[in-house]
Amino acid sequence: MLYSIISIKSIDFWVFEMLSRKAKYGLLAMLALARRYGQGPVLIADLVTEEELPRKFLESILLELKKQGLLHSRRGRQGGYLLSRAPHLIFVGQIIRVLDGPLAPVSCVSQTAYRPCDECRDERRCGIRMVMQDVRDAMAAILDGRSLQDVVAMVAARERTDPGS
Amino acid sequence: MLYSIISIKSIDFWVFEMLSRKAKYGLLAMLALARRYGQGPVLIADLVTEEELPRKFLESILLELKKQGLLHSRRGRQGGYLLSRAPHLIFVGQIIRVLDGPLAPVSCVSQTAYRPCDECRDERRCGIRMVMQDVRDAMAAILDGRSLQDVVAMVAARERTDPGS
DNA sequence: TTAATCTCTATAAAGTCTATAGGAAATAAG
DNA sequence: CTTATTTCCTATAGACTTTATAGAGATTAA
Repeated sequence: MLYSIISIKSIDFWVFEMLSRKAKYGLLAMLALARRYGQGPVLIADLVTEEELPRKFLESILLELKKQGLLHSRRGRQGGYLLSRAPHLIFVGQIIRVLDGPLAPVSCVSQTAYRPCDECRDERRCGIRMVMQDVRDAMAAILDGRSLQDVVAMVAARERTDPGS
Repeated sequence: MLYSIISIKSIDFWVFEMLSRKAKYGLLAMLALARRYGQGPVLIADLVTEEELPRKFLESILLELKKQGLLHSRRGRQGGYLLSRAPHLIFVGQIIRVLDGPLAPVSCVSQTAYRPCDECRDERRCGIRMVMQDVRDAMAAILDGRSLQDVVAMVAARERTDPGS
């Protein structure tokens, strides 16, 4: 859970972000790699320039994605990063799970990292859990149903229907 | 974003919680008040005992819910808290928004607290945003579609179909 | 007047997020 | 086999959030 107070014209309000910067940067990089899939390794330096991301932070993010099997890499000259498989086989949900953890709003409804809540005394009769189970399932359906290829295609379609600035 | 490392049998893994303890405590208290709706004010002390919540923390939570119009209170003897309207008119999403902020996974898709992302250069062509818009809508549909009465009824139904310990 | 309650302000420990620094290891080219 | 390139690894740090607790103030009913 990440909060920040933004002050505009002396009005303070909360801004909530479920998705961390880490996950956003990771997704931006993965999408850039998806657009270049089949064209050989891409340098971190190029990703940093194109997507305007903090270099050192991105390095650690890509490393994590590599360790979890979503990326391959090569060191030295002609090195760089590439997707470990075709863009239609990598899903947004997989990337977010690697970088931000399980998709579940509470651990007791997680498929990938189940753990009972501390507060809960009778899980089967917990109303909060019943609602959050539905939320998790809905989120997972969307995030595990959108591949990098899908997202790239969505952006391309938008560009066609809404060109100009 | 709230993480904790849990160690069980020497295996460390991440546990992700989208819903803060604050929101959980608040929901538990609101559900308890929903079950007692129409029976006069309920003491903080009783909520603390029944739901096993930290008293001082709960005090500040209830105060916040009151200031946002979801609760009424009375001080002094015969005092306590009550729902400001009937349980079928208070929704889980309203409670979470008060305690944890907007439901949106990223601020640029929030209905109640829209703000462009720092990272985003062209919002209309942001693939992440397109996916997260769907996530927000799905979450909001669920959380704004479940009233306290609904949740209480779900738990009661579960109790009937699955009695015993 | 007193006891019971909610209300308010301040504070603090622990933990997370967002990076950055500096160098080690691997690879390709010449 | 040397050099330039590039990823990989470890350590560290500031800012911020979360989760509370303490202590006293304000209000109400009996």
